[in-house]
Amino acid sequence: MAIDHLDGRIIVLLAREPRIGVLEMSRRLGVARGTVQARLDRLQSNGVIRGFGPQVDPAALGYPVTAFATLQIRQGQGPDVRAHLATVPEVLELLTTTGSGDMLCRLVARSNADLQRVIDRVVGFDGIVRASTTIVMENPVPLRIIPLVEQAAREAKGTRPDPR
Amino acid sequence: MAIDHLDGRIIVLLAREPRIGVLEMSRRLGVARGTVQARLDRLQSNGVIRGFGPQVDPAALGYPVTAFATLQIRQGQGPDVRAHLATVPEVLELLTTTGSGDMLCRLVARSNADLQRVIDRVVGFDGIVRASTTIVMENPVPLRIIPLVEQAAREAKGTRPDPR
DNA sequence: TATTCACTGGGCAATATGCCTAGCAGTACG
DNA sequence: CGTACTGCTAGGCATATTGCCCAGTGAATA
Repeated sequence: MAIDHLDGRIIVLLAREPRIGVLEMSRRLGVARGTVQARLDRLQSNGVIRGFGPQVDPAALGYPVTAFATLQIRQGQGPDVRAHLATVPEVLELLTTTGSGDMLCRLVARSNADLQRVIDRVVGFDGIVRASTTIVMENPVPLRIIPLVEQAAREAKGTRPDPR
Repeated sequence: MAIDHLDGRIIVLLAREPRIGVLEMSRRLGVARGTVQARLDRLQSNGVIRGFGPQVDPAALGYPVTAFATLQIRQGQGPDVRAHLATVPEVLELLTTTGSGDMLCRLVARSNADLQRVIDRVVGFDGIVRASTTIVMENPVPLRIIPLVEQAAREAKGTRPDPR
């Protein structure tokens, strides 16, 4: 659950050079290959590292418009709405939230005009009472994890702060 | 920019079994190794595939609470606010948006109580006028890309729909 | 028709992997 | 105090994969 400093360095190294092998990692980190191997196995079975899936850019795929939709759901329709939204490819993520909305939905579309089509498809479902949409203009901080990993590793107890 | 059917199959295969090698992929897809290699290179230089960074679960790192903060920024303070937020490890993502808020900010924290600390740090900056926060409860559809890739590949012109 | 392009199928040396052993230090526990 | 136990190091070894090369083929294009 908690990661130590070496774990942190492994994750950061992996984030910076994803195609690196275990052997090369062990060289860079100055530890034995078996150690890196064991750490990686542990991090994965821990669930800290969920996987190494390719990070696909929707914009490069022809979907340059990103938006967030806040949905209000009719009582008890939650599960149905989830199932509905899961069938829409343009729905990249769905979260249930506190506050005035009930769900937050990350969307992409081919254009602003196409976004209308996507939203129509999203809200064209009985359980959805109301939807309000916000278009994303810029992404000054793209989804990142390294700073958090570094902080988590720094806070690890009993680990020297990167001797090399 | 546009991907064809084989590209789609490569991405999907890679998403399902990230540790798979090029050779094994070529076997599964029934094409020559060099073809897969060339497609992968092209997808990466295209920017369709940004990378293969490890997908780290913040919850497993000790940050099980996710929240979204909508920020209102004082005129002209945008760049400063961005720089400020970039220094906060708990800020996983920052987007500028249309609508009543100016920025949307994805946060994680160690607990609901800890979220207060994070928010204080986030809004403890001069350019931020107001912040409203929504806590994420569930994540029925985790960030995904496969359905979109499949749709993009399906819409590709002149490609047979997966003969095998 | 000639050219270009993507793909095939193969060959090669260099490298990495998975799996193993053995030794060693630190730590927890009886 | 002695005894596991754990995590790390260091190395060996067979197998698999990689990166890089080539020549040939078919289809689209100039």
